[in-house]
Amino acid sequence: MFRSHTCGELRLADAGKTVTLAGWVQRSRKMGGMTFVDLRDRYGITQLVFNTDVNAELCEQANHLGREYVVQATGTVSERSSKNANIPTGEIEIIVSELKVLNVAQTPPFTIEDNTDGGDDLRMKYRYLDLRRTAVRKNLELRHRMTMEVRRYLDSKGFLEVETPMLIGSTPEGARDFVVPSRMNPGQFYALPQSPQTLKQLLMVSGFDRYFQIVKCFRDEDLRADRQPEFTQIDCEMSFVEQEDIIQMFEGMAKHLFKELRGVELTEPFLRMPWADAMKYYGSDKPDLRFGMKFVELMDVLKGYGFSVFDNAAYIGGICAEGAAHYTRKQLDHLTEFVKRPQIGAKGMVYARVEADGTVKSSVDKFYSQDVLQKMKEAFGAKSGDLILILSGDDAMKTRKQLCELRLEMGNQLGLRDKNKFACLWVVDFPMFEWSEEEGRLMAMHHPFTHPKDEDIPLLDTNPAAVRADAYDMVVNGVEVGGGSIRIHDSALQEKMFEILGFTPEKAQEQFGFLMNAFKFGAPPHGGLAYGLDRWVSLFAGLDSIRDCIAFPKNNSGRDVMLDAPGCLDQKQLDELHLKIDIEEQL
RNA sequence: GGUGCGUUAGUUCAGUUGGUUAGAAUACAUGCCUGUCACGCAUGGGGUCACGGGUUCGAGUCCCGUACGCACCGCCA
Repeated sequence: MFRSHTCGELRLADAGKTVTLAGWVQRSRKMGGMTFVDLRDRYGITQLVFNTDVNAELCEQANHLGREYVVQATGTVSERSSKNANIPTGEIEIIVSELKVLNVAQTPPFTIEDNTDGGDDLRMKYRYLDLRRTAVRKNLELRHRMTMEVRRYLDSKGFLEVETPMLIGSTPEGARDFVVPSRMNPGQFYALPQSPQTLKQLLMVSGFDRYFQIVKCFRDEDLRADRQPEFTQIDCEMSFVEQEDIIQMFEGMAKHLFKELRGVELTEPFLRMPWADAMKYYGSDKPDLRFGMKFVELMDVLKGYGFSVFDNAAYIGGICAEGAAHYTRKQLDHLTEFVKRPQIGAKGMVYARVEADGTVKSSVDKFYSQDVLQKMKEAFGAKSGDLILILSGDDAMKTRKQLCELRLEMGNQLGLRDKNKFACLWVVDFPMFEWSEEEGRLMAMHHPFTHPKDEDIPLLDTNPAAVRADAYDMVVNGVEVGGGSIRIHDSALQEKMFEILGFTPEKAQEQFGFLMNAFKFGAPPHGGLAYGLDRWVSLFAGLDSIRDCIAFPKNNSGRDVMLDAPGCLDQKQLDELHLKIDIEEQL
């Protein structure tokens, strides 16, 4: 027997017991005749005590334990003479009678502590050491609890977990695929799924009317703090449902997760916001509704008074930051610089303070009378002490996106984006298509299997850009945590969709023939949703990056710095796969 | 593909106007210390200032390029 207890479970009530613990040496403190060793495992820390008066040889042995040595200690649980209220085992210690070093350890390159001295890069290179730290371990524990709760909820609703293949065919529409060469089919490639989308639809054709899978998805696109090339989806699909059924089911799941994992009871139905409103009032399809500052359009109020910037603008809009009139000239200049950064691209910013007496003092006073400024104040519903910030531009959508950045920045500066506060909503009625400059054609905004809104189907022939879809995203605190749609289950409509997307009938048949054929054999109406597991965990754990809840994540360049992957293949492997490398140098 | 910031001791960082032997904290090693728990005290070892080029009498410091890291834009059906 290696151990009788873990390092986190002994309490004062256990005093007098003889126990054996095993774990890693967190730290040791030599006090002359006494030595204290903090022994750590994933359950906690227990203090071991050695005393020269009791056993000089053992104490000498303890003095030579290095950090992260793996040791086994047997001894008696004893009440401490000076207790440590900071740890659960702080009332007891182990008076050690036997000590065995199970393995020695090199000094780790960074300290294995909550506030480690290690930088991100180093921690990723030695991720197996980083994972010993409580902070990172807790994130993986939360992740585990979340998948358990997801399975519990969906199982209780009759969902069946079905695995779908990782080696499938490439579909150039959408994100770039990771591809895998096939040795047995020379010159041919599998692709890793961007999502099990078509496979779960086929499962609906098969009659598995409630399916789910907690599944890895792969997208060969550039990374971000919230985007990894492989990530995990909670992928779900249902048959014989309308949009409302799916929203109810998965809003229920979201509430279940909030309750079980955060102790947050959400009783009200989540807000629903049409995509067009989200764009108009927040400049984003994933607005952060933890705070207000809804956009107000001012074209009618501020045009025609000789201020050429506004007179010539197609769009003038602003936000009202409650109680921010104390902003100094310097702070406002910083905000102006912020919106003028190339990544945001505004030309300038107009501001106005509502003074204590109710008058409005703006940066464009010479163009506007107090009467007009009061009308503007009313448009915002602003009151004394508020600060109004206004952007304008030729392109309404572009200006709204700039205003969105400004709004989020103000939310940050005013401390309105509290990580312990949650604002959930459904964004609904997404457009079916968006125009791609790069491709010179319409692209599916969600994906090509999305069902258009019934009332918009006639527009497919006349004005496809105006067609809305039965597609919905769940947004929490400005993060898209999931999304889905009602799918097309009619092969003729699916063919039409591919036609609008610029597929020739032959190409559509070649790439998605299996799906359209399946639809001819009795496909039920169906739809579904996928939640991003990594993002949910990050949201609940208050993390800045999904990397922190992934055991072995990739870095910004898509590399695993611990495994040093990806790497080159040797010539034998390349030959076997009939691959030739077409670059000058290989390192 | 692009923008910004960064790269100095094992680690996290400081390093002034370009000027003598590149510092701190921490970690590590050794010694002292019998109730510590971020123990304390003392001593010590530890540097290709990312790499390549340039400017200069002289470069950690200024310039150019490259590599790597982080954040972001594009991209992510």
